[in-house]
Amino acid sequence: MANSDFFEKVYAIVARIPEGKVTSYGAIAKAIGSAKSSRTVGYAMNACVKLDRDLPAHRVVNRNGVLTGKHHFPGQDTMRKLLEEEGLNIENDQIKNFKFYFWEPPINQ
DNA sequence: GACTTGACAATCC
DNA sequence: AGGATTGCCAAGT
Repeated sequence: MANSDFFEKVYAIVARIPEGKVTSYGAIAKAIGSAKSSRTVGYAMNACVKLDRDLPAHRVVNRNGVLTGKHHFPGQDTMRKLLEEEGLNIENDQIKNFKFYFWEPPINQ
């Protein structure tokens, strides 16, 4: 408990997101065990940037597949660019075929 | 130390 | 169908 277990779990899952795949805050929260703490997941992402973590936060979007947090990246189009580089198609800040690219985090960890 | 905010999501009118 | 409310957890004010 040096750091909140919540954050650690979030980071552990985000770090395991395969390249070219995406997941949602809610899915991560659910995998952790607190499906309703999706807000905190987002907060963890914001914190992860400040902590200089090497997490693919750009692979985490809201449940609609919308790049809600793109504004938090260094450059408003950084998130979209990163995702496109991984083979995803973004339209109007929303991931196309989101369902197809969706990656379900490991529930038991 | 209490209140507000925040990269969300599910539920209730 | 869509706006409003609640839940959850951490950090900032």
